[in-house]
Amino acid sequence: MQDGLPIGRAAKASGIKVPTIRYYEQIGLLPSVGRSQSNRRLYDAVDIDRMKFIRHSRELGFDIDAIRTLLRLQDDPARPCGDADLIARERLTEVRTKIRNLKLLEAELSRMVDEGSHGRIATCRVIETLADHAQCSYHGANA
Amino acid sequence: MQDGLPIGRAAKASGIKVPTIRYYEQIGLLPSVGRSQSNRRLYDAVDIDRMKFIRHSRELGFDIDAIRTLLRLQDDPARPCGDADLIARERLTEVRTKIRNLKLLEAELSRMVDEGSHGRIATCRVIETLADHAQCSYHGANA
DNA sequence: GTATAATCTCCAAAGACTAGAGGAGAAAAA
DNA sequence: TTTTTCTCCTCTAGTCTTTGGAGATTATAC
Repeated sequence: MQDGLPIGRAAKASGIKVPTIRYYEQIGLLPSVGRSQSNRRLYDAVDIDRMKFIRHSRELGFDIDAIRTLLRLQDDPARPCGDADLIARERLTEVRTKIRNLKLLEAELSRMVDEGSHGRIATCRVIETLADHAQCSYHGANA
Repeated sequence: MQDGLPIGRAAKASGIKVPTIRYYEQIGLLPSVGRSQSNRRLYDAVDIDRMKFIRHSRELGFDIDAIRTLLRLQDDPARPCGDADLIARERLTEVRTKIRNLKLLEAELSRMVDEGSHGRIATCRVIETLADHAQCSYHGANA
């Protein structure tokens, strides 16, 4: 271990699993780092930071493309912040829409559960619950 | 077009793409509807509602199996004792977990967005926040 | 100095689509 | 009516983001 962490340590340090790190390298989200004499990948602190950035972004539900953009922005500190901001704002809107819809669904399900505790679930209106009120998030992004 | 929408119209009405509708039929998430004389699928309003529900549910992060159970609830709420109730309970737990996670996520995203709009990437809150998980309130699973 | 753990590459699967080939019926324009 | 342009059909195969082996090699631990 002359100069950097091998992949397992990097995985532990970043919270990204070993095969996923290799996958991210393959799709160019992580760089092809240098290898040891015995061909093991060696990661330095900057690489680990990048991994953490990616993992955190993924946890927040950004898709790979958005992360690619965010990373590019990060690499260029002179650029204005607007793009990054916009990406985050869009994500926030998505999240809020989801919360709204989930609350509707929660209300319906908990009504059913209450009825069920008295031994009689008569109706289920889950479909109506999420029926379109033109308030639904347009681009069906996930996560 | 004697009795119902053909698949393209159904796709437009529901927000699910044509091939995806066929896929859902194939995996039994949508019923095999009747056909026209020229063998086209014809969908009625109930089918469309079901599609919309599926789309919303997918957007909310439910997997196909969960949606299946939700739809079964809808189709037969008063099924043999406790069964429907159990399903409703399970889904309810899932929904509440999602809401909890999304609220944490929302908190962090809105903090990001509120704090950093003016300036360069070098001082961008969004990027900074993503880069530094340690100061983050959200340490959990997604969806 | 061997046992165990970690790494390598390559391949496959899982879940949920998505795209393309090849062909036929239907609606609109000429 | 004819021609063009859709939309639809089935079927197969590929994508995306991970995750999990298999088999071989290397590092570390006792």
